[in-house]
Amino acid sequence: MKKVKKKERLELLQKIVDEDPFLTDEELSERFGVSIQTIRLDRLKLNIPELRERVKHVATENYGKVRSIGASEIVGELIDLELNKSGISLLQTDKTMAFQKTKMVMGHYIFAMAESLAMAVIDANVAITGVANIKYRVPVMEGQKLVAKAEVVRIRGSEYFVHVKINVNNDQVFRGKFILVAIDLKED
Amino acid sequence: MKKVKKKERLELLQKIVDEDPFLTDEELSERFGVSIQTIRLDRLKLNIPELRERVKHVATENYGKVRSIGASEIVGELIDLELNKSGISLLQTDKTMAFQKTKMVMGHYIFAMAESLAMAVIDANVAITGVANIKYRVPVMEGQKLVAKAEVVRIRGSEYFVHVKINVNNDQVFRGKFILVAIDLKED
DNA sequence: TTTGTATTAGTAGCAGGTACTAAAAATAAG
DNA sequence: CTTATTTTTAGTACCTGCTACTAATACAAA
Repeated sequence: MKKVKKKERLELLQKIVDEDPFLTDEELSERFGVSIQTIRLDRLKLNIPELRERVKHVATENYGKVRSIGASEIVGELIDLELNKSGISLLQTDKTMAFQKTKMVMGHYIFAMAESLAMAVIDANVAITGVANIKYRVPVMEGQKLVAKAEVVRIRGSEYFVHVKINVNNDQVFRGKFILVAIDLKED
Repeated sequence: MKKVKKKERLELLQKIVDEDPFLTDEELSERFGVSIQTIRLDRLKLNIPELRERVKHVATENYGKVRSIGASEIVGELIDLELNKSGISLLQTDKTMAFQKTKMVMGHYIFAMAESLAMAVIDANVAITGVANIKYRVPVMEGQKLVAKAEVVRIRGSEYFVHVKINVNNDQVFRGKFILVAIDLKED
């Protein structure tokens, strides 16, 4: 509908497709008031793949991403583990984990990292029943690399007490004590 | 390749497609050692849409989902809010939030719900600096609906103390006290 | 007017299907 | 063993959203 010259159109096209990857060439051509062929040429020039490829890309990408704070059982990369004793994990933060305005990493990512490491060091099916003394000492900014260290400080029957500390460049940004309880899974 | 009867094949097909939505009918037919037509009939019977629809579904679903525990600023649905006083949010849990083995909802979802509600009730740019007295009293099972209630109990300068309780059917499953600090954003 | 770029039109072919018809094969029932 | 019924294959026409290619047309500056 709008009459814009090629250059503007190319920029706009890139932006529109980035924002909404679910548009067909036909819909795009209507949006720009040009022919389908022109849109195809534009995509070619901009190296924008066809709709189906774009959709597939979004699907596969998020398929992995949801698992990374969703279905995955450990947030971060486990780099050292001594069962029932200690463990270390790494997490590279990025903009998807941060508030857009403040660029600060959302607390629940840090918490998830700590919690999942605490559960990983215990050699059993466990449930978290209590957490104490959590302190976020410095806000974590997007892009910073987190190092979490967990230590099992006490085991009392089926109860485990785990301390987790998270650092950025040797500065502690988080600490917390987790109480975990081993559970049976007989009814399965 | 395997010779299984129809009924088994239907169950297996459902499971395989659920696990990996990116398989064409042709690939599926090879996997089962039957013709493409048979796979089509099976999909019809099971109401499984075609590959492209499945991929699109994954793409659009996760397009939203990543925002819901990723970029979104509130986990759950905010249903009531009195700024600097109180707030209520709802979260319908599902299998993607739970451990596969135990069907228990992962703690960081519960924590994320509480934390984001705590931040939402404060009318400022805030950072969490401390959390205390967290108790998970009963494990939450997938499918249960969580109701979070937050209450601002004290404001001291730029510090806010917020209590959050989460219930399932009037049974408390979580409680925690959050300490938040308002921050300036001059350098933006 | 010529030259060049931008745009549009049109065709063949592809992947991964739907929707339909029909035949062949396997299984169950009499 | 022979029907009857179910299950599986085969085959065709058509669909969407393209790619890849050729050719014609519009617009603009030299």
